[in-house]
Amino acid sequence: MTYTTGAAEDYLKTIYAHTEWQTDLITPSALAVRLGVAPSSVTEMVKKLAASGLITHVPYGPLALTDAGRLRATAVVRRHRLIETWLVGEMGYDWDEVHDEAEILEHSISDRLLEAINARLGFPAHDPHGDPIPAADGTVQRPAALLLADAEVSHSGTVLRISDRDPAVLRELAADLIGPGTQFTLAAPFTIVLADGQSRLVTPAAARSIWVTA
Amino acid sequence: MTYTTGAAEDYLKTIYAHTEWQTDLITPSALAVRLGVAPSSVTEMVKKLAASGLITHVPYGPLALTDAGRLRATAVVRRHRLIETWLVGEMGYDWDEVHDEAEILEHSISDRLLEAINARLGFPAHDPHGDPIPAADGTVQRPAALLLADAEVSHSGTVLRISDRDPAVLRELAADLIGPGTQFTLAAPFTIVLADGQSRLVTPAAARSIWVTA
DNA sequence: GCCAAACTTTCGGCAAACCGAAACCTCGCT
DNA sequence: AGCGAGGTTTCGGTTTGCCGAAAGTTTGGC
Ligand SMILES: [Fe+2]
Ligand SMILES: [Fe+2]
Ligand SMILES: [Fe+2]
Ligand SMILES: [Fe+2]
Repeated sequence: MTYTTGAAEDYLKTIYAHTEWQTDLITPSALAVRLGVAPSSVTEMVKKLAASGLITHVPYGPLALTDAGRLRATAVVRRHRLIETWLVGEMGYDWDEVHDEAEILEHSISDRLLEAINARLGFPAHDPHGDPIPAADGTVQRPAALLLADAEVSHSGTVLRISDRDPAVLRELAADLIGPGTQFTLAAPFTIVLADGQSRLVTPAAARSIWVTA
Repeated sequence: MTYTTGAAEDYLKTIYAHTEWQTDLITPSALAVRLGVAPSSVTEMVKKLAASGLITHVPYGPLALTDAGRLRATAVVRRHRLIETWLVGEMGYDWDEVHDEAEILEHSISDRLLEAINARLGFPAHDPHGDPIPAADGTVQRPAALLLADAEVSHSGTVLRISDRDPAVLRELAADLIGPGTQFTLAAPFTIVLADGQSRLVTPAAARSIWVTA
């Protein structure tokens, strides 16, 4: 019924994350890859999550969160992002260093401590990578976004978020002073011009990590 | 070899805690009671801890930490007490509210985050209950102490620590403005006179939670 | 010195997560 | 329609940590 182990939270969070910036549903094998787990482990957990009413699943089909599952998932994402924001804002971490610590703490911090952190930070709307922090009721403020790699040449916009999956990309972009809020024009593939006229070459990996206004 | 699950940490910590303010060794059954676990579970974990060289144990005998075990235990205690100090010092918790949260976080915080917290707090030597915070090398500064319940009438001294086992006792003492550092004279059993001349009646439960200078 | 109470260990079992190998579907392509 | 590749599930097995019941050990009191 109230099935909320750390493992289950990770499955829910990952299912949620997959649909946050794209629309297709995640498959069991993709989930296995993302979680670094064998496909058979996914099958097993999927059965438990479905039995608890947190996801829907037809055999051999993809996975989808129920309303209850989405609420549970956004709660975990909320914890994760508030913790990341706190680590950068108060504890002297750089934005490429926070993900792993948050990955662990998100499962052990109490609601009370989380809200104390939230209040100290002034109720931030975004984490250091530009990801929206879900509200306690599960609501998420998410602007229309486009992967930089998919943007057309001459596209102008603002950087909305940068995936924190690859710390090397984050360090590279920090060195180039590119982050959420950076305004740019795509001059040529992988070449952006910033507001101050400086141009920057972004690596393909970075272009696949940067989401910009549509 | 490097056996460090959260469960094992709790066993080590509890074995350590038992000898921190008294000298006798803990028995398996006492450990079971403290951990809220069946005696057979203790036997099992004890075998693993002994096999890992963290405790010594002769069958049917009491338990003792090895040097390696004590180092592991003090590391956990250090985490626990720094977290408690942080929750009170920065996050708006009262001293009767921190123990349970610390009990969980002590197993998931990284060394790096712990040291960041430590630095923010100014490297405190004691937690909110007056318990000494072990150094990173396992060293503990521990003054000679005496349970208030065991002190003789007319004994004068300073409150050193108050066990955080019973939150009700902590709230009661906070209301009476008694805490680590409070100077007193034991006027009669369960009756102490404070430095300002006011006298206080402490409950038997409190007298068994308060440790004072010898 | 013996014996029963009290404590400790052994034993079989359970639940959560994980795995690999083997069986099983699906779907696209011919 | 048929077939096979690739994705999914089933199955048996592992580890960690827990349990209760039963068996074994220690020890204090008579
Ligand atoms: Fe993250
Ligand atoms: Fe993030
Ligand atoms: Fe505590
Ligand atoms: Fe404490």
